[in-house]
Amino acid sequence: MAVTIKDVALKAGVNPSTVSRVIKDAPEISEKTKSKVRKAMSELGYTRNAAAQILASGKTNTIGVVFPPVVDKSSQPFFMKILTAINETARKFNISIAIATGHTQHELKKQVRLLYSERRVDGFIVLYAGKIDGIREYLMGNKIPFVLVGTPSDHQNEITHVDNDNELLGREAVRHLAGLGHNHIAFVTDTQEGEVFEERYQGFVDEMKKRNLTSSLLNFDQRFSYGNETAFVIMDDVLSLKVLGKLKEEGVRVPEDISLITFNNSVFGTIIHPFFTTFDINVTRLGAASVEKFLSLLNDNSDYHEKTVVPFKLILRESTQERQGEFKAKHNLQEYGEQDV
Amino acid sequence: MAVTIKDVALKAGVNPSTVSRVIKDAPEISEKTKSKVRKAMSELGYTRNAAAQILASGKTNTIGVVFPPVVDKSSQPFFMKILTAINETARKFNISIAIATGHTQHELKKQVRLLYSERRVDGFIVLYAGKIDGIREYLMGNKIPFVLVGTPSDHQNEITHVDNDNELLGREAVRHLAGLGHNHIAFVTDTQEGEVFEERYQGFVDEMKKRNLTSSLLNFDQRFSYGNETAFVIMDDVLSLKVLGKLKEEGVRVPEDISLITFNNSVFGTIIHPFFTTFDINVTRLGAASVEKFLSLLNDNSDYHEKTVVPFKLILRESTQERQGEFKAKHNLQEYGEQDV
DNA sequence: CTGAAAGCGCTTACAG
DNA sequence: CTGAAAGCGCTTACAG
Repeated sequence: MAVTIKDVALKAGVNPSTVSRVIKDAPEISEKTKSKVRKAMSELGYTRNAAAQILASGKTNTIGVVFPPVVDKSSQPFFMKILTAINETARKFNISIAIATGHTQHELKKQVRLLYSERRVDGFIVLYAGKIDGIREYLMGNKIPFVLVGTPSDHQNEITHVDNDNELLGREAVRHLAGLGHNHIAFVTDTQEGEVFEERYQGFVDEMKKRNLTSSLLNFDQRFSYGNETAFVIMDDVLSLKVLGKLKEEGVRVPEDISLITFNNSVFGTIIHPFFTTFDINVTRLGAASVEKFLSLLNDNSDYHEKTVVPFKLILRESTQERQGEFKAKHNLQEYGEQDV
Repeated sequence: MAVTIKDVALKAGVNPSTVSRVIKDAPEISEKTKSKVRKAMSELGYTRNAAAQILASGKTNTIGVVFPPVVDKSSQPFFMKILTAINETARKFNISIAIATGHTQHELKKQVRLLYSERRVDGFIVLYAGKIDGIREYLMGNKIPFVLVGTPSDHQNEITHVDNDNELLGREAVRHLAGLGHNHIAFVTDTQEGEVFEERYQGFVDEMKKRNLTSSLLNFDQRFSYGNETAFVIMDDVLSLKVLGKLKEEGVRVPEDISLITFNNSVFGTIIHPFFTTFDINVTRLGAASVEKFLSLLNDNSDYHEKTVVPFKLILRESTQERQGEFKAKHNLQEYGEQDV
């Protein structure tokens, strides 16, 4: 069989418990013993048995990652990206991840419960926010540690969560466009559900009002139509691609006739010219922060829950330009420095 | 603490070992005892402790899923889709999954080794094929059970793998197009690496030759140009979207001037009109089959390695049509029944 | 058909 | 600073 702590102890001439202490780098062990034991470990090619460690210590050192209960997670590059980021950050802390997926909420909840009740995970990172659902109820009701990626609709003060400032995102989009001289701007969406929409749209509306500009909300569906707008703020870059297709069909030029700015900076932004001016929401950081927050949640098991706001960044590409035949107002120019928030 | 096998045993008035046997539904236990024990389990809300079970049995009942060592897994919806399928199939067999990701081969290999040496997984499902690399060398060298999704370049006979018939896919694409009267067809790609390209292209070439048609291979890059082709077979639907964008820029109409057929049937196929005629490669089945195959590999640990070919399906949409101003040859018509393979 | 016992490979009070 | 021992919650020969 594989080499165990006993074999190492024998070789190093110490007690197994000493080997165990060396593994976790306990401060009470002398450097001399440590190096002796480490030598034996590497010579024998020792690796811990995860199951034994989990059983004895009661800590699983693994986090369950919960995907949203929808059929098509694959249409949003976000999920694969954040999963990768979470996994790689977790590795640095020597912790593993398990995943929970399900087409329905019911199925998903079953998986979540199972992961926790079989003591496979110490807690969860939940990849969707919005309104409370059965899974979050279960987690909160049983005081299971978890962090949310996104902003919850309720109990915000009792849930550790990690998100971008979506309102600011909406406002910055307007600023960029207004800075280019646009004053008829529409917000385009294909969903009116969810915190992300609500917040981005809210930020958009606020900033438009502040500037006394004419704003409108456009729903993208079969019979998508618009007025005299010269710029669109679009919910995400998948939708932007659809909008772009539609505009091109109608002979509208982007960005000459209409400027497009969008969010997320996924691959969809650079498929067809004009490539999209977009906000990078820093998914990698979102993922990394979620595991860091989870870990600190686990350590001080006080009831302290904070929100972490991950900064975004404007990526200038081809889909926005100065409004044709207009002078850009001087006072708009100065705002460029604020792109990083 | 949580309820254990001991608590259940006490309540049911049996020995813990009997409870253990009831859990795995051992045939030697009487129905009477079973139901007594089960009652106690459900009354106490018993769930097994995974770590204890793993430690005692030596079986982890978890599979490691290995993603390709590339930075951007998120640009291909394939990965999230197959991960979901694998996870859901695994659940049915009551087995868990762990994941290994890494930007470099080195990093990835470290993760794979760790998963195995810490005895967290029984083996792996590897989500990329092609040429042998350090990871596959490690797996084969140590006789670690694994199944490959895709077709390996070497040792095909010694590796259990699951794939579509990519050559047939290439051939069927030609058949569909030829059936619509096209006789100048190009294969468009942005990579000449990998089995997938090689096989699809090979099938394309073979079928074109068989029909005495003029074929060409076009590389999609900055200065993409073509000749008198009236139809393209395109490597995947992400690339197709790029090609479509380019063609539209040049005023070429799809499908009126040029028909487009592609593979994979991801979300990218229905973003911009014309929606793509594409082959659905059945990723869900690919994922399910990979875990089934893995499980049977684990059971009969003979050295038997088979290939599983998952059928595909032609999805007719808007990007292909009969060649303008041509009669469709009669003998092409009859081939429509073969779309499902 | 069921029980008693040993063991899987760790961790962690408790002593000294 | 280190050792000896008990225990984590299961499984699985071995007996009967």
